[in-house]
Amino acid sequence: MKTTRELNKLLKKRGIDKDRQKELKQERRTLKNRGYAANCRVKRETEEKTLEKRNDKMRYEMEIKMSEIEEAKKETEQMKRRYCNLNSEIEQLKKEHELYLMKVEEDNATRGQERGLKALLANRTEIKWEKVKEEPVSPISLKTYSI
Amino acid sequence: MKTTRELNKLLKKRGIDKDRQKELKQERRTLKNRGYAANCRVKRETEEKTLEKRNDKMRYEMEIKMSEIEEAKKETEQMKRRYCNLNSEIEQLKKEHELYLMKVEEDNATRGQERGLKALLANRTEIKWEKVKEEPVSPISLKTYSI
DNA sequence: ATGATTAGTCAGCAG
DNA sequence: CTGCTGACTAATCAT
Repeated sequence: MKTTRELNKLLKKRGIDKDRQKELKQERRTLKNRGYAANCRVKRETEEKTLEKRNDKMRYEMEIKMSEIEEAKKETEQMKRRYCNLNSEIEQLKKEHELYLMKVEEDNATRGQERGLKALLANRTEIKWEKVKEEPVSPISLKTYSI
Repeated sequence: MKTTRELNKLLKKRGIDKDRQKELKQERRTLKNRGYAANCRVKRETEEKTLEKRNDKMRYEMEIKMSEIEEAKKETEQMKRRYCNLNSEIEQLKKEHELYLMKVEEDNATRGQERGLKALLANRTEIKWEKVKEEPVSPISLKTYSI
């Protein structure tokens, strides 16, 4: 009996200790869980904010890209205008050259008469020009042969 | 005594009813809260997904913008090349015109001699050309006056 | 009172 | 076991 009672006592004590240990253990676990939960929420919020920031950044870069496109297109338009102007200029030059050619042609036609004269003189072998004297007022001698 | 007991009974019954009512009320509230919480979570997740989708969409559009910029720049480069080519052409035309002018000038210089001859003939008042006859082979008469 | 949100608790999974 | 996360509950805020 005595031993049994003492045994029971010991067992009871151990049980109590076990309960205490479990209780403490659980309490610690709970406490840690509290922290884990808080951490988890903080993490979630952080990620959300990160995502939003990334979004804003993208929107900002998007605007930059838009203006870049605008700029590039503007430059292209400018180049096109300059190209057209140059094209007009080239057309103008070609026309001028053409006109010049026609004018020269005309002159040549006019000069054709002179050339006729020259030819005439050249063919008239019976006519000869000769320098007779070196004097300031030199007489010109023409010898005429009848055909 | 009887009335008191019955009264107590009634009061007790009412108390129980009150507890029940409160209990039921709380239970309903709890149930509703459960739904609210679930709804809240769903809402949060939905927003997160929405944000992410928006992000992906932006990234996609960004790539499109990039290619647009690339295209615009390429077009500008092409225009620049064409512009340069046209510029070369115009330079070439100018040079050719210049060369042509020089050639014409040269011709004129050569022709200067003829012009000299013409002037000579023009100034020599003592020389006169006259058509003497209408016959096919007409003799040319030159009258010479000595100064 | 109703609905939303926050923080704490537990269950359950993953490493 | 430790740490994380989903779901439930109570407390609190806001309408």
